[in-house]
Amino acid sequence: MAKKNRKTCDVPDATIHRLPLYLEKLKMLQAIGVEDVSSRQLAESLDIKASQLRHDFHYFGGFSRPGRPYQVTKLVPALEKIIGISVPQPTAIIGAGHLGQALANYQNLDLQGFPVKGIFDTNPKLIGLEMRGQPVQDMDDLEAVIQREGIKIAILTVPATQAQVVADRLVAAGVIGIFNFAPTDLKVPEGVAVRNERLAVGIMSLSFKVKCILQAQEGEDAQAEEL
Amino acid sequence: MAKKNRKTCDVPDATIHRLPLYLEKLKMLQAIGVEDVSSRQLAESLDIKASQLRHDFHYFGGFSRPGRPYQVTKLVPALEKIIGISVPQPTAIIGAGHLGQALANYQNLDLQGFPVKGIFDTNPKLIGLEMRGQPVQDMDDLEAVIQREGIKIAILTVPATQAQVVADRLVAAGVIGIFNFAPTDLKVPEGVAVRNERLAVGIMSLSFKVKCILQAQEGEDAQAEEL
DNA sequence: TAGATTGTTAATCGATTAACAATC
DNA sequence: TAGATTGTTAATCGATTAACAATC
Repeated sequence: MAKKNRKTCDVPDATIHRLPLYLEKLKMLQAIGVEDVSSRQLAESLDIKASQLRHDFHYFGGFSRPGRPYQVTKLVPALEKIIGISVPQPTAIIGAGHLGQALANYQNLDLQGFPVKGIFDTNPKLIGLEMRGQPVQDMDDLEAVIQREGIKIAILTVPATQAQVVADRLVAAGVIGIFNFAPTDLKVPEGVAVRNERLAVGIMSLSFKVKCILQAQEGEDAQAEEL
Repeated sequence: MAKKNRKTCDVPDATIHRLPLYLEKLKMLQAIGVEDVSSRQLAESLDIKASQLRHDFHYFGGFSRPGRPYQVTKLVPALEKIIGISVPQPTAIIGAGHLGQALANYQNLDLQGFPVKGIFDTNPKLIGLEMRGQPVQDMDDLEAVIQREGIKIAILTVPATQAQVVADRLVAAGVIGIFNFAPTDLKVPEGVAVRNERLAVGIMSLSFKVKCILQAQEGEDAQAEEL
């Protein structure tokens, strides 16, 4: 049994990150009534190789049979099960500043299987404020709500200075997945997953590429002048 | 000349994504007055291998000499130059909804070399609203401001339905780097860099790992019961 | 000198891509 | 049957890690 579990979880990160993209595209196909899709078609629309897609699916197996294309209506729930959203995952947002509000109001979060079941802040001016029907609650109630709602996933949008303290409370209350938007690294025990969303990394790597594009253009211009 | 440019730009994405992390850590060291740092120390604090750090630096070269550790005060500006933020990069935010406001109010953006020089929206209720001293401007003024301020990098926080149209306008106005928060793929011409920030990918890959952790725990429990 | 360090190349590891038998 | 498709393994490619000479 333990072996079988390992099988579906011992998957490269690169593959895991593509699963949501597969699901998104398949849902779009489903919405417009497409029934069958081949690995070639699906891969092409995602700008990847068909063999990569089949290789990814092979980690889980049994999506189709040799010779037959994938059935959209079978693949969607299969991927949802693999990702862990067959059943909606109640989610908490900690920190109701601008970013927390942006995420709380982000409708797709619900639609994609992560209903927000608690929004928390320490600021009395924010407590009570409603977002998509949810009032911002006092941080004092954090543990009670997490346990009552069975929340396993939390989105952390507090200032960097408070991130570790809040993370510790989340873990103690039973959260095992933290989506961290604070620009700081979190120390968590084994058996807790953290995903850091670093705005700075994104914009700086973009800046690097912009600089390279500009340099390339200058190079071309210089060459043109030489002629 | 063209060859030399290629040299500093033909760098793996994995390395590019680590540059901001190196810079961030080095700035922290600088702030507390540390003068020298070895690849081993720096790598350890970032939880990577020292050889990887040296290998990354080797793409650019000349940060130290064999036998001598890195000098923090030299490395910081060197990395800033490589990333392209020796000179502040004026940045625009398109879409002043919650997410746009969150980013506009995010002080670190300025501090890290990306001063916001324009915030835009079509909503009359938002136009004129001030964020960190910047008023939200009408989308009609987009092109004029981009050209006047020499903006090359834009952050896109508009609804998915409008993302492509706005991206086209940005590119036409001279933007060559788009940080896209809209959950949709953008088509841009050669010579324009796009970085997609997909909330859904982040939370779903987290969900996958949470599911695996839960399964592993169940597995352990089952085993414990068997004994 | 002895110990520590970098720059640089070689070895290892892992992810992507290609190939193809089995199947429809 | 012929053409298209998947599942699966092998080949290729690229990134990480180790090793070590040169240097301080």
